[in-house]
Amino acid sequence: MDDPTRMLSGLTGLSGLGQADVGDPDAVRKQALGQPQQDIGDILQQIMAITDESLDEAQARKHALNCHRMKPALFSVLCEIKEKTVLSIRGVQEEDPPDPQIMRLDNMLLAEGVSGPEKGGGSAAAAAAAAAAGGSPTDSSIEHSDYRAKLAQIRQIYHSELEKYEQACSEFTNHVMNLLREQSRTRPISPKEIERMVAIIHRKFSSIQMQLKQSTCEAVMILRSRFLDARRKRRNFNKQATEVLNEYFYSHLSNPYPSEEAKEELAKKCGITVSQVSNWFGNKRIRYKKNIGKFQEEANLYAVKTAVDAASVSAQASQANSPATPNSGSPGSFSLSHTGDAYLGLRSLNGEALNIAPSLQPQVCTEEQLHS
DNA sequence: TCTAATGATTCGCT
DNA sequence: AGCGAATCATTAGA
Repeated sequence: MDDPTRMLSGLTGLSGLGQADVGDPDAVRKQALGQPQQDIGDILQQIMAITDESLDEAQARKHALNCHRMKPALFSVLCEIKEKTVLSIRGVQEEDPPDPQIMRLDNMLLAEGVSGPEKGGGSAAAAAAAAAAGGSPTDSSIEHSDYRAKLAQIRQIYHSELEKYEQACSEFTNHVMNLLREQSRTRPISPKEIERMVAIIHRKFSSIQMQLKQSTCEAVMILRSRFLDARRKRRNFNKQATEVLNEYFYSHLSNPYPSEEAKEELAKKCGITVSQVSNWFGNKRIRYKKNIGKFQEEANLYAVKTAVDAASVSAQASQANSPATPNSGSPGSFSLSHTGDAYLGLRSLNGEALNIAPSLQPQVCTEEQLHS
């Protein structure tokens, strides 16, 4: 295979073939025996010598070769040999299945409304984002349009880049095809080989396409995360909500773990979600525990508030000649009395001990209690 | 602009 | 699943 002359040894005497046999390599071979060998040798010599000649000479030589009556026969035989040797090795995994990664990217771009028909693909995602973040309708509609605008921008860039890519790909492919067609006049290049080359080019180009799709997906992901990540659009709870939560927390300090029902009620009162209530209590517990001293003032403040509320309820109750009911707080307060809880050192804001009936005092628990 | 406060998320544990 | 703990990201105030 290293030596082209040896490879072609069976083709000697091609010049003796008639035009009718030209298309049939087997017929060529059958008739080859006994024909003068120097004809093919001459042709090969001429081919080899082309590179050493000047452009004009080569051009003339090329033309002469192209016009040679044996050219089509030689061409087809050489193509066949090439097909059986080089290309059969190269083209083993020719039939490549669709790249799974490209398929994944395609699916994602389609789902996000970047590729495919332009409709509410992105708006659905935006709505989901708004819903997940629990934003108000006004907020979500503003962010909704913002999201859509940004997605449309990504879509536009994607399509224009894709167009550029396709144009470049087809231009390059055409260029290579023309080149190979042109070269096929002087060296054995079959249409099949040109096809293969086109496939190779497309494979190479598809990696560029993948990059484009990947970066588009990343852009969409970043955009989505901006709208989905509630941390980015955090709003402090309003004063009344914080007050309600704090009242509950400090009046249940010995066990600041609201039941599911209590959470629902708090959520309703504060105009927030149950999970927000859970978050708030989670944060509050840990932050209180970490620095009880810092929260002491706040604890006392709410203790007073709670006690005053309880006292007024109690007074109303006794005025109505009925016993005070535990856990029947006024609107906006929870579980005002905690029978059996120990008094753990309630102080006023300026540090003085408050004179509040133990049954009405909310508990300020120690770190150990919070742990238990 | 810096910093403390705060709501949300994540992770490991029970 | 619920919790504590650590952390992130944003807000609000100095």
